[in-house]
Amino acid sequence: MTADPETRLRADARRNRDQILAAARVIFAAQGPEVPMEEIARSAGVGVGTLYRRFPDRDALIRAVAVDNFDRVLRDAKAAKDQESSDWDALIRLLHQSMELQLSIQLAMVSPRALVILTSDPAIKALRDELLLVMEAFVRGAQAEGRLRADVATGDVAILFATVLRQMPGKGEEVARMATRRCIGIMIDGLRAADSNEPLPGRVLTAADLNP
Amino acid sequence: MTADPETRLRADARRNRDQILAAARVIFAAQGPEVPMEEIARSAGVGVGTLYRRFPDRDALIRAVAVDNFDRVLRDAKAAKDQESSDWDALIRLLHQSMELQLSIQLAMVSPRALVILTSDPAIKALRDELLLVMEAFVRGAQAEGRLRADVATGDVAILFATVLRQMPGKGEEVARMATRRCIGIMIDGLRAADSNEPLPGRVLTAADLNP
Amino acid sequence: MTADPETRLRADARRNRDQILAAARVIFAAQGPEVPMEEIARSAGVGVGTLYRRFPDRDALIRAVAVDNFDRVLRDAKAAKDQESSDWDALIRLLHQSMELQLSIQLAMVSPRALVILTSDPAIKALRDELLLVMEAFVRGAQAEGRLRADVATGDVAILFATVLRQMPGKGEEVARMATRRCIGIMIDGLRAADSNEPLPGRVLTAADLNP
Amino acid sequence: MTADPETRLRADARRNRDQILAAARVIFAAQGPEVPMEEIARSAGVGVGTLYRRFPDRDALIRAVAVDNFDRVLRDAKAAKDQESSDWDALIRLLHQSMELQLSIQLAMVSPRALVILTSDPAIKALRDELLLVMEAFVRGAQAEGRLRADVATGDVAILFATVLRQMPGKGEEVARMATRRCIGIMIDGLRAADSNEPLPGRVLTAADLNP
DNA sequence: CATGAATGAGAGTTCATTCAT
DNA sequence: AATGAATGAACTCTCATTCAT
Repeated sequence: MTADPETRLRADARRNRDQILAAARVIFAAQGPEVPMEEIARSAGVGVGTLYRRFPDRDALIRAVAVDNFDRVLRDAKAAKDQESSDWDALIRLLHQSMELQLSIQLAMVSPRALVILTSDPAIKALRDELLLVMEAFVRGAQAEGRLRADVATGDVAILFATVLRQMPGKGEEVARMATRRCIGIMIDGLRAADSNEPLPGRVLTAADLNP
Repeated sequence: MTADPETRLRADARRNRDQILAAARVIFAAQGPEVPMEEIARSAGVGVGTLYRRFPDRDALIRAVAVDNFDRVLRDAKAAKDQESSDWDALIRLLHQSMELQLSIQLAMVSPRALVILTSDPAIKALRDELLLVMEAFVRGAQAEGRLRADVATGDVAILFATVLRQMPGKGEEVARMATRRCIGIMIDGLRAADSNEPLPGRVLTAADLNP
Repeated sequence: MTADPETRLRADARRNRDQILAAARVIFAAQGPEVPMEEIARSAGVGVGTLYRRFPDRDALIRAVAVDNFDRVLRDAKAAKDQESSDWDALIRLLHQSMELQLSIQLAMVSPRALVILTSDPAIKALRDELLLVMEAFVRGAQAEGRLRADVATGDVAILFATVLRQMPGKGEEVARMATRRCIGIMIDGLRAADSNEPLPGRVLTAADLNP
Repeated sequence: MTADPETRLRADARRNRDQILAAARVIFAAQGPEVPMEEIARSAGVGVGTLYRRFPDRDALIRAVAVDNFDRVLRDAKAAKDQESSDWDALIRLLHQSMELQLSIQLAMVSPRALVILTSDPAIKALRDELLLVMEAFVRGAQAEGRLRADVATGDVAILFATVLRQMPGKGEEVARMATRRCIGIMIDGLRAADSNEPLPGRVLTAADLNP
């Protein structure tokens, strides 16, 4: 009754795998996905060989980090749905709360290379689609509640989301954190249904527009 | 009484320099600042030797591209100031109009490496400070006009600006372009002084907060 | 009064040893002696650890395969001696019959590395010397019978033997097999005492010339 | 009016290319085609980078050595045809004379890897086919002359040729050289039309049988 | 001056061998 | 005793930079 292959790993192997993933998450977030494999290994406290035994090449590692991240975000999204009383509130909570979870995947997406890797992986595509479905529900619901402006769709929100969550490199830790929170705040005010809003240019962007 | 060094270049050398810069701008925008020097040279139609004669190393090239870009943005900012009737309008125009000019420098900034290079160059720092001064005037003026929300400062606006102008990699050309315009639209509505706005978290970010 | 170490092995250990040897023989024959140890282990159905417990390093494994092979050839040579009515016939039979037995050792000898290993191992040297002695008897006898040309000695025959038994890589299985048999046939006709033979160049090569 | 790309190389580049090829020929012959690239470069008196600039990877180098070798053999074959008075003599001369030229290509062919590389290269295939054509003429002619046994065809001769020219690794330089010459001598006697010959087993092997 | 060849340090990856489970 | 995980040295290949032509 053993499920996914990860379960079959010996205890120590499992631990190493997790350490590598954690190290990669942090390092990718800080320096992008092109850092020397050796550095990731060292920071995970293992030899390169071990890293390569777990992840046959850099692409595999990037994919694994991405999957891990999508999992987390998805968990958050479901929690938001369950615990918030309105779709608008769930959307906002997701934006605010996922900030840190998203951090590394956002950075991973900054590299053209990573982009190619991720978009060509069916497992990741599936996770992404699942997330988009959840968001779509939030968007529709929040619009029905009259709180989200009507001239946007899931694609718009997702892009805004992705854009803002992309951390500014450099700057002190504290300023960076605050800047992100404030940007999100401004953006939320921009998303709010309000008489003062100008009509947006072009056409509504849907989830389908996010596919390459 | 020799003018700046660029002026002293022979016509063909000058042409080479410009071609290299143009090629680098395009390639940096498309693939980030880590592309092989040889590729840049080839795309500029010169040999690597020539590239290195003009720019002693990669950092020098990145700096030159950045300077070139800041120049353009600054020119735009001044035009906006001269031609628009209010500071709010100038700010909005700058946001919309600089979109394309900013494109390459934004991408250059995506690389942690480029960041370090740029922030440590006094010439670029000077250009950046000059730009911030202009923006500061816009921000103050627009708040005085009652059009820009009062709980933001130049730092907030600059960061938002930088965040949104960072292009989404992948996606079709058309969607990318539209997405950016719509994000800017939403952001502008978020920046607008309005009763519906929630107070922003943390403290106001000033131009000073942008220094590392 | 313990017999040789192999006898002391537990039944399962013994089985493992044999499987490894068999697998190595096949793989060395097919791909040369540089294949990853892991691949040999896998093909033998054991873990690498087990392989290394039995054979401390690659050289030991190569040596063991070689010993195993010399044993077989020697057995064949003795059978030929016992069962054939003349030395010439015994020699020919050995050439024809050993073809397949020799196959893997010949391939093993293709690698300069294997060569060094084998020639420096006293046990293998002993087996080889024993084989050369048997061949020497065949050669002398066949010459006394007037069937083997007189201007060759054991060294010549052994080298010819080794040369021809070295399988052509590539080619279909069937062609390869036939090519070897036909080459052997031509060689045998060349070895035959005949008036049409040209005198061979240089000097006769003896068994002693085979030592490095 | 510049012909092949090699002609376009700058004088120094050309010299380096030749040195690399010469070094590779010697080293491949002595140690097989798996030696570290660095060793080849060192032995050619250049840096690895230079080696890689000329030959993008090991396969390309192996191919180049093979082409170079086929060229030489082909030249020899044509000279033999022009200068010898009979096809039988031309064949024998080719066997004897090409001994050294063939040396490295034969060794290159010993590695399964090299085999794959070479057989998949159309340029090399063309050279090989050309050589086979020349040999076919020799074989037919020598049979018409009544000097070459009638029960062989080009495939048989080529394989014999290739087999014997494959140098024995190890052994002293002098013994190796002599052994090869004597093996060739024996083989030639085996090829000679003679009443004492036994009929060969199987069927005649033609040039077509040499294709994989 | 422009060019592109040469160099060599460094990154990615593999694999022999050791060792914890 | 068997297994397969971990290690790190060795090797391949790339590319920034220098230098001969």
